[in-house]
Amino acid sequence: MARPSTVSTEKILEVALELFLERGFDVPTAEIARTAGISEGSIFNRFSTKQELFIAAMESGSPNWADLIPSLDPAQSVEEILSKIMTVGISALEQSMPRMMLLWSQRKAPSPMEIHARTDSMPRRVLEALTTYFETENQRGRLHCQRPEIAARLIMAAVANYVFIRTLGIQVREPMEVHTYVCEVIQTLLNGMRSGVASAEEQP
Amino acid sequence: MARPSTVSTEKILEVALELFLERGFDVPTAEIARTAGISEGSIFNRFSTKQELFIAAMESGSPNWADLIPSLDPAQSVEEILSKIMTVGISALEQSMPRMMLLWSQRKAPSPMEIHARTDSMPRRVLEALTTYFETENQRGRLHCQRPEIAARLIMAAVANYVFIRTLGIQVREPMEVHTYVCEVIQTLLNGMRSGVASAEEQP
Amino acid sequence: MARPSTVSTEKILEVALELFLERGFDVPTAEIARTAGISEGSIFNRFSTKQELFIAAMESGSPNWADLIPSLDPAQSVEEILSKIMTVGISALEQSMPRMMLLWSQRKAPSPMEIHARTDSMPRRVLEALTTYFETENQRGRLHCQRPEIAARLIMAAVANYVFIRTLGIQVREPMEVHTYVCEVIQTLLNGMRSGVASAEEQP
Amino acid sequence: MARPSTVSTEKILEVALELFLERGFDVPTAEIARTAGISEGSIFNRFSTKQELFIAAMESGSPNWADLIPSLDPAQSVEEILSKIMTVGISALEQSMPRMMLLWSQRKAPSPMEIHARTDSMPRRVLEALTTYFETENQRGRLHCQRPEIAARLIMAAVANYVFIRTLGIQVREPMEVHTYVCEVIQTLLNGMRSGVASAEEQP
DNA sequence: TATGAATGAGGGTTCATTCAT
DNA sequence: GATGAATGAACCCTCATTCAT
Repeated sequence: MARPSTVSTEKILEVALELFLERGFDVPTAEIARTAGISEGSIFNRFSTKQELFIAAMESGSPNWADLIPSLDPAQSVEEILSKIMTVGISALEQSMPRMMLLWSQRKAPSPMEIHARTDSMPRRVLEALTTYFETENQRGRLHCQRPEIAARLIMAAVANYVFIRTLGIQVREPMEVHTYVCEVIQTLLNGMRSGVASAEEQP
Repeated sequence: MARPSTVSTEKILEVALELFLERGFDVPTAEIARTAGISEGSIFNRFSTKQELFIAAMESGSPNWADLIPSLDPAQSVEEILSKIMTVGISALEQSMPRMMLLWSQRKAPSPMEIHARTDSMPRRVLEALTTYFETENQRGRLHCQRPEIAARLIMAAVANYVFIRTLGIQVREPMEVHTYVCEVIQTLLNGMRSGVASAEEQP
Repeated sequence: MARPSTVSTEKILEVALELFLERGFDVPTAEIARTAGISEGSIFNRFSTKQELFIAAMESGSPNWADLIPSLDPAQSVEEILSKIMTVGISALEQSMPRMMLLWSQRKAPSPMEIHARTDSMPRRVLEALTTYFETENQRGRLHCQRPEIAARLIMAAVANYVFIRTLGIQVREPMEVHTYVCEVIQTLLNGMRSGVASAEEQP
Repeated sequence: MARPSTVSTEKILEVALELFLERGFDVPTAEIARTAGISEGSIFNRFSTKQELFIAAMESGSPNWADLIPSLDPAQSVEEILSKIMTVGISALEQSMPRMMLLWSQRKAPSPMEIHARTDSMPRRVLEALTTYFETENQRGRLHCQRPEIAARLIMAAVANYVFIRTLGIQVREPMEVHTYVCEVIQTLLNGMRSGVASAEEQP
């Protein structure tokens, strides 16, 4: 009966993820081991390669955006539902976007295509869920989207761009709170740019 | 009076940019030198550090998206103008997004904040130009955007997301041509999701 | 539990010391490693820097001059005692003077002041011991030194100068044996230049 | 008629000497050139090698201790003459000792033996002059040195050791002023350690 | 299975020296 | 003669990976 690992693999991944996100791929394995409280050798007993550890860390514990969407209460207004979707999406992407960018920048790693091409990749599942949602709203008559997948992509784009801007640290005109951004985007998407209709909550 | 330079700095940057984009920061300086046709020492005569070379390469010859916007013919329809803006934006971002991501992933480099915080950074100038454009359309009465900067961000988001998806190699439902994507996005943004109005070209 | 060290740190220091003394600081670490029979990397596992190795080597196994002095048999004549002190001092300094000079010439190393300022540095301890010795002889009435520390410095100076001349390879009138030099110096110091008293062994 | 050098060779040596003394042999030739206000190439037009420049710099403008000795007024007291000799010696050595040590530590340079073996080397000429001086005093009956060259070496030793201690930054019991040191040493040397005679100036 | 010393390939960087102008 | 760009040989150091205990 072998002595159990002193440190769980999850703990290692957690530590590795944090260090990789903070300092990039170039963190020495020695430091990861030291921080996790195990020896360098033990890392290579569980991951045969640093690359393997890196990828496992990048994929570990990714928050789930896609699963939220079908679970929302259809009784809520479109605005409420979309607002929920975007807010959760922003916080989910805030964690996974740095990972995607790191993975991509590591060309030695298996091409990101291979990773994201998997049918269960997060962005794909999100797009599926969003498209389905808009189709449903079309059927319910609450929306009349010409092309549901374009609507889905616009929502995703708005979410991703917000995070992208923040991740890269790009300065825009004025910093905008998540809530404000979300509301304004929804109004614009729902009413279009031609309408000039005031925001829903501002309407009498 | 001294021996003339045999290889221009531009040539070096060009070679470096290509190699960095292809293989990431880890390309040996020796290989960059060899490819450029000079000795490794000569590289360090011009760039005191590999980081310096890297950043210079990332910033070299960035295509200019922002300058296009004010130069467009205002006689064209809103659809035509936005289509032009997005199309050019997509091709410009296709070049600069990998650079941004590489820069970001190199934490040793001066924080990307410092780079993008500069008031003349590309994303910032684009947002300025787009916002101004929507303000103008509002004044001309061709659009009624609640908040011009939100419209601007949505356009930028749609462009960036298209490139982002492609750069990362994420598979969506079905690949979509640039032209199709642009047209559909514009229709949706102009008319809103509530309208269900047919695309312009589909209208009788 | 881990793989045991194959080469002791002492062995490394010994090899490094020899090479440094022979060829100066510029011996490649690769050569030191090869000579010691280990890989270059192993050197840097024990000394984080070449400087660190250098200093450790310079300080390793320094022969102890100071400790000899209090241990001498007080029954011996002053001449015998001083002769012993100087002879041992010369052989001790012959080893440490090159090290001091090398250390000094390496300005990157922690300033020699920091090293020699330590209260336990060899020259300092020697001066202490010598001064105490002369004070004792004063009390016993065998000597009447005006200022014991001046006597101490003169002994030290005579020793150091002999070694200095030899280390630098300076040619003097005629080479002089250690024994002769020591005896003559002692006679001169004891009797002074005014006396003209013949050397002890020449006295009837 | 060739264009005259814009910077004299003396100026180059002066600059090089200062930099070498401050930072050791490892100062880049590029920096020496820059500091001297000429191009790097010009240095190699005058000195075919860095070693050559180094040696030339180390030997340039050495102050002359030896020539002082025969020129002293014989009417002065022995104490006055010796005091003068030592004081000048200390200030002369303070400049040349660092150079000797640097030269020695550069093993690539022609062995210091070759340099100091030359019959006109400074230490040798000083020893000659001092020995001659003591012989003269013996003949005049003012001193009765057993062996004049031992007396000479003791004076030289006392001077060298004072500078040595200071150059290396060694901390002794208490810092001692040059004047005090010189006077005390002379008294001890003249009267010997057995005498206990008070210093000359303290005698009634 | 955990450990950590050993390894060795490789990379960035420096710098004396050369040489075309 | 003066210049300074080019050169290329080294060198220090890092770090993933191996392996004896």
